[in-house]
Parts: sequence; structure tokens; C-alpha cells
Amino acid sequence: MVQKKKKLVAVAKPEVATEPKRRGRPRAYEPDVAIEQALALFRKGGFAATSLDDLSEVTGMNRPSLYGAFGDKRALYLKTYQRYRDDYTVPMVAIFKADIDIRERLRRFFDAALDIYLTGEEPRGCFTVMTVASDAIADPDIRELVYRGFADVDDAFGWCFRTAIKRGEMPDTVDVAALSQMASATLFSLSIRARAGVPRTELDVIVKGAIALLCGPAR
Amino acid sequence: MVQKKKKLVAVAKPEVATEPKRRGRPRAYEPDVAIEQALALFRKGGFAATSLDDLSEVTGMNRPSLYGAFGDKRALYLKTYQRYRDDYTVPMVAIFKADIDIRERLRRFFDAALDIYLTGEEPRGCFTVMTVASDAIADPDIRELVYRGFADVDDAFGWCFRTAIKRGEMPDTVDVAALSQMASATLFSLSIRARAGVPRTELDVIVKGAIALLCGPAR
DNA sequence: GGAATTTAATGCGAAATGGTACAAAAAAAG
DNA sequence: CTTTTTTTGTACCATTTCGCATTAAATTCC
Repeated sequence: MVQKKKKLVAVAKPEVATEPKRRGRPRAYEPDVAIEQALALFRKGGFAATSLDDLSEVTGMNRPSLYGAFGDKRALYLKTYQRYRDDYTVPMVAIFKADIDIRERLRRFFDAALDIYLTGEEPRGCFTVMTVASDAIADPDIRELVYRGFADVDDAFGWCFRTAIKRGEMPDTVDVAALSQMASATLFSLSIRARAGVPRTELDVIVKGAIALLCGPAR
Repeated sequence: MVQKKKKLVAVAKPEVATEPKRRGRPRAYEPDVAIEQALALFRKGGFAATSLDDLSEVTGMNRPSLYGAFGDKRALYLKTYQRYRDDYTVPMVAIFKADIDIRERLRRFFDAALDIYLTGEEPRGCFTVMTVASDAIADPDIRELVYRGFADVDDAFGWCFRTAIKRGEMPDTVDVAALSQMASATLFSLSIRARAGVPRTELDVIVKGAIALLCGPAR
């Protein structure tokens, strides 16, 4: 079984001369970059269909190096999951903090989501949703992670609608929980449709209709 | 590599004495039952994580028999997909044909969906949604299948809302397309949350809120 | 009874998979 | 220069995976 040839892709950064030099042969990769590359792969094929050879190839790291740096395949998957949340989910939710009205908030949020879901050669959708489909049943830890992920999304939308009520953008008679859950449902739907090949133009129409429905008649 | 011991689970039916007897050793399985068993497995783990040994075990068929009866693993997967649509999706949509009002229609539909998604030891969610996650990117044929599947769901909801308008249950000013897409989004969301371990009580609450939002103020 | 037919059962091959052991390479430290 | 440390690179292991070939078993037909 032949290990793949090294590819200087996840290239190590120049040493910053503020700490004692680290002994030993220098790393030929940058862990952060490697995780990002692994994430890209896992987003495409999921856990089971992505092999260590695939990961080795995309990162330019040999398999022993992958193990040394990240642990086993599952551990690497969990790291990529956390990276996805840090790099994509958290910045998305931060969009809500802008001082704009509810419709613009939602519009920007869903736009950002679509940018993420549709970036790359293939539309990959939301990694959290894909993870539920592939690993939630077999792995209770992962199920717990995604369960939490979905609850966080509901909460973010909840905050958003409560803020809209406070700012007088929505009547205080609305059911915030129901709206939040429907907004999350819209997000999941965009993810799934994107991955199923629905074009951006149609997804934009869905966003528009959802915002109209969620926010009610313009005030 | 040891082939698993046979298990008389997918048992052949008694021959109906209306045609010439078929030569050869009798089958020890019933193809329809085997497909159903395979479906159950694929619903749990998806394509890549379900091996032929797994399928062999659950159906009681040796691997050559699986190949002989259904073709390769992917062909079997496609057959199980079709079976899911025939056995679950089509009967669900048939619920809409009952002569009841829109709210009751949606309530029964989502209830039926939850029954399907939550039946079994583990909540498996909707097979179409799970299939998008696992195989849509690598396999254009499967992507086309699920794309169509989602369009069909949108259409069924569309029919439902147009019927409600005709029967005076909803105003004719509503955006039917947006409502349909939101209703589909609700369905996908239920599937994903079910698989993530959200309990039925919470899912029922989501259904209730969704129906209220989709149907607007009671008329 | 033997031949023909169909299916089950067993074994195998080639490749893939996740993971590890060990030697070689590349650096710092003394 | 040697020793220590860290990483790369190669090879290997044990198992699994998918698919197939062949033999044995079970039936019908003549």
C-alpha cells in the first residue's frame, strides 16, 4: 500500500522569532490549514465515504502525520465540525447584531447562508445538517453536538424576533418560538435544496417568501 | 472471509398453483421483504456506511444472492429509495385527498410524517433528506431523484393550499408558492430534528406552530 | 433415473480501509 | 561533532469491502 506523495499545500508558516526554537524536523503543514482542507472534503462526502487516503491527499499529509496531529478519523471529523461552527455558523449569527430592521437582518442572514452552502464546485449545504444525516444515529456524541447546534440556531432566531418586537418592528402578539422554529426550518430547507441542485435564483425566491411570511405584513 | 449463516427471515411465499412450476432450487427469500429490510438498514446508516455484509445479515441472503436479485449495492439502494417513496411518501401525500379542512389536512400529514420518522429503535428521519446528505454530490442520478422528490412535495403542498383557497378556508391573496415551500421546509426540519434526537413532544409543538403560521388567523 | 435449471453456499481475489512500527530526515542544543 | 527531539516517509498489518467463480443443493421435466 503506497502512501501518497507529499504535496506542499498546507504549508507551514515562517517561524515567529519570539520563542525558543522548536527542536526536530519542521512540520511541512499548518494544522489550521489542514483542518480546513479536511472540512472541505468531509462537507462533500460525509464521514464514511471520505477515506484517510482522500484526507491525506487533500492535506498533503501522510497518514501517520494525520494521526499524530489530529488523532483518529473520528477525532479529525469532530475538529472539522468545530471549525465549521467557528468559521461559518458563528459569523453568520453575528450578522444579527447589526443595527438594522428584522427583514434586512433575515435577508442578510439567509444570503450569507446561501453563500456558504453554494460556494465551491458543488453545492454542499450546511455541514451540521449533513452530519445529522450521516452520523447522528451511530454516534451519540455527534447526535448531541448537532442537537445543540440546532438549538443554538433556534435561539439566535429567537433573539432576533424578540429584538424586532422590542424595536416595534413586529407586534408582541407573535409566537416567537414558532417563528424561530420556522426560520430554522427555512435554513435547513435551503441547505437541503442547495445540495439537491436547486439553483440560487429559486433559493432566493424561497428566502423572499419566507421573510414575508415570517415577518407578516410590512409595518 | 466467512459468509454469514443463512437466516430464514425474508421467507418465500407458498407458490400459487396457477403457472407451470419453476425449475431449480426454490428461493429462500422474498424479494419484496428483502428490499424492505435493506431499506431499514440504509435509512439508518446511509449508503457508504452500510456494507454488503450488513445487508446480507439483515436479509438472510448471501452476497451472490443479493447481486443476483438486485444488482450491485447502488442498484439496491435505488430500489430501496423507490420503495420508500411507494410505501411512505405516496401514502402520506394521499392524506391530503381526504375531505377535511386545511388545518386538519396539514395536521394529519405532519403527524403521519412524524410517525414514519420516529418509528423504530432510532429516529431515522426522512430517507429522501438523508439521501441528499449522503449521496447527492457524488451521484448525479441520485441528485436528480431527490431533486424531483422535493419538487413533488412542494407540488403536493401547493395543491393543498390551492384547494383550501377554493374551499374558502384561506384568502386568495396568499402566496401559494411561498406557503408550499415553507410547509416543505417544516417537513424537512421535522426530519432533521427527529434524527438529531428531538423528542416527539417538541416536534408536535413545532407542527402546531407551523400550521398556525401557514394557515394564518382562523377563519 | 438422468438432465436441465435455478438458487444457496463456500471460497476466493483484488483492492481498499484505518491504523501502526520503524527508519530516515531535519532541526536545536550542548 | 554527538545527542535529543520532532516530523516525514515507507512499509506493513489486520481487517473489511465489493464482486465473482465454482460447487452443491433443490427443484422440474422427460
